Amino acid sequence: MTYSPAIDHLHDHSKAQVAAAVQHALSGILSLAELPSGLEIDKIYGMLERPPEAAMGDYALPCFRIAKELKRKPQDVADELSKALTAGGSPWIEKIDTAGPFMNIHVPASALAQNLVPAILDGSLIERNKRATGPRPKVMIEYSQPNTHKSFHVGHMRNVVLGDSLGRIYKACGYPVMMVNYIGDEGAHIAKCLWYILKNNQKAPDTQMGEWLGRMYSSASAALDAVTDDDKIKVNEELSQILREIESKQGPTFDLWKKTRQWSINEFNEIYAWSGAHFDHWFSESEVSEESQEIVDEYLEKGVFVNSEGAVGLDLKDEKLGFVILRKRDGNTTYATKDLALARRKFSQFNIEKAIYVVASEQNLHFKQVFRTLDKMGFPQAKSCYHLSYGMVVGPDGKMSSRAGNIITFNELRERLDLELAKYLDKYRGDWSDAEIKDATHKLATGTIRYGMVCSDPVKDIVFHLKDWADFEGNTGPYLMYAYARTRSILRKAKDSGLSLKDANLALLSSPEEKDVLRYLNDLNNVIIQACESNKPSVLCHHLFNMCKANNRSLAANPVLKAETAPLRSARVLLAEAFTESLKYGLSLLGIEPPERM
RNA sequence: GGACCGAUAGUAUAACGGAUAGUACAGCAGGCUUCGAACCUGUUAAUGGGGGUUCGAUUCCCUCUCGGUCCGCCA
Repeated sequence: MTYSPAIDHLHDHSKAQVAAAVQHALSGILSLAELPSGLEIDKIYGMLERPPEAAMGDYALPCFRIAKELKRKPQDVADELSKALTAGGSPWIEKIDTAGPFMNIHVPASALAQNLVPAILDGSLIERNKRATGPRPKVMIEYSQPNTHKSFHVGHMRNVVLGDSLGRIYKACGYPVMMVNYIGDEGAHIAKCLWYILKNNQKAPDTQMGEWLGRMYSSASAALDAVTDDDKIKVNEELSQILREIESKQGPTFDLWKKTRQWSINEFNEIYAWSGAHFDHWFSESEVSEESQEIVDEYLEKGVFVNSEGAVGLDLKDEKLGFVILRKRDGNTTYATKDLALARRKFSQFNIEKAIYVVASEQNLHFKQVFRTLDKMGFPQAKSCYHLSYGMVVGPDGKMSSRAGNIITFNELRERLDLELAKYLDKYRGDWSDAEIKDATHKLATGTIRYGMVCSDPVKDIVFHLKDWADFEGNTGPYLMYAYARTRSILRKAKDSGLSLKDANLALLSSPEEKDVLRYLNDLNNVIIQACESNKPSVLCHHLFNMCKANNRSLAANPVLKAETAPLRSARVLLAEAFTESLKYGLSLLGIEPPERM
């Protein structure tokens, strides 16, 4: 048996073919018209896994569950099924080794190559993921959420890169996605920053005003820490006065707020442009502020919220979530209240069915409270809210904080990256145009920082170590980009020599190294789905890295342009092209664009 | 005091409950008159302690230890 329409929805074509053959063999040994439940094609497909080592086979079927279903010994099932499968004569089954209860199935490299390489080159493989079956709710990914008037540092980059990559991955899996920002443009930190500027009559520079504001904020924090107890009441009154003046929406302080707020936004935009992140819409705290007051009134009246100790909130102590303050004693709403107002907008104004919040793990409790509150308020979408929590980016000397000022700012990061990468690209000066060197530097810089930021599991803290991330060896962005550039170079030579690829015989791609590459190319679609379902771009990073290792090994063992025969040479050129196309696509989902040469 | 998260070689990372715990950096030993050695090959080295569930546990449950984060008027 070969292709059957019943397996069209399974993304891994070769695995689906093997699953179909297994099912056929099973029905044969059972002599049944219908298989018992639990042995449908999808279930068998799900049972097939990769053996621990490539040499052992392409797919392994652990026979424990089937044996349980049939009430027989796993080894016996493996042996008998193996015989039936061999007799079945599927072109997708090369041979079968049984190892106790495991049935290891070898797929012929030729079948893999002939099906896979053309599907990659004409783009149809990528499309398989996009036209996936199943519900595709409208997704909103909220990320970055920087505070204005504070420094934007490397810690914030992790969020940008994580959120942006996740959006690209969701789109690749066929979801309608909306990317949004939510800036913190009101509250105590603004008052502190402006207070310091006004108090000390500070003058802004002509460039990099956003970064200057960050320094003003740090100075303000230091100055406020030094305030004596006697002066505290007076200073607090000054800060409150600034907040009131901003709230009044007129006067010199309000104008200063508006002007400085825009400086921060301009800085953010530069950063997003540099990193390749984009937003479909920007929200701000100041715009949902009034709405958050209305929400408190509305749900206080409905009896959902309660008065307590002069404040208004929601008691979630029974659920070990404490008491959520929604309106403070002074009458102002809190961060949580604004998140409620924002969520309501997401649901009603933008018809969002699944809301993802990319926010650091410090906010774990906050989002549990917000989602639970939305639920109590009666929003059914509350159940589809997801907080993608991620660990801190710590410097070699511990946590970075804009309060303390021990941070690496964005501009500093960019300079250090350029410096680090210059030692690799400077040798091309004079040889390449300055524009190409500049372009390659930018691609390498963003690729380096992006890969470093997302290659480990979001839940883990990461230590920011630029030298390691910019290394060309190991699991780094530059290594992957080099693997691309290197293979592209071979393809350029093939093209320049005017090779006709019409004589290519893909069935000749049968070396172990080439088969290994084919397997990684074959698995890419499933890995993208897995990255999407687990909300972990890191899954994709690991796969792409291993794919590059496999390709480098293959290039070392199997010469492309110096292949023994013309049909083999052409086949290897096509494989190399399939590799570069797949890698380029995979990297694009991480927001990384590799240079054509480096 | 309470809640949540984490702990895998010197360092960094991986493993739908499945086979001999995979990989990288560093280390050690090798391979270039190269389709790009920014590469490849070989090698040393790890599941924090103790229980439990299971045919089978790095994975699930309990407990202890260590580390991090958060916990009613910051955002």
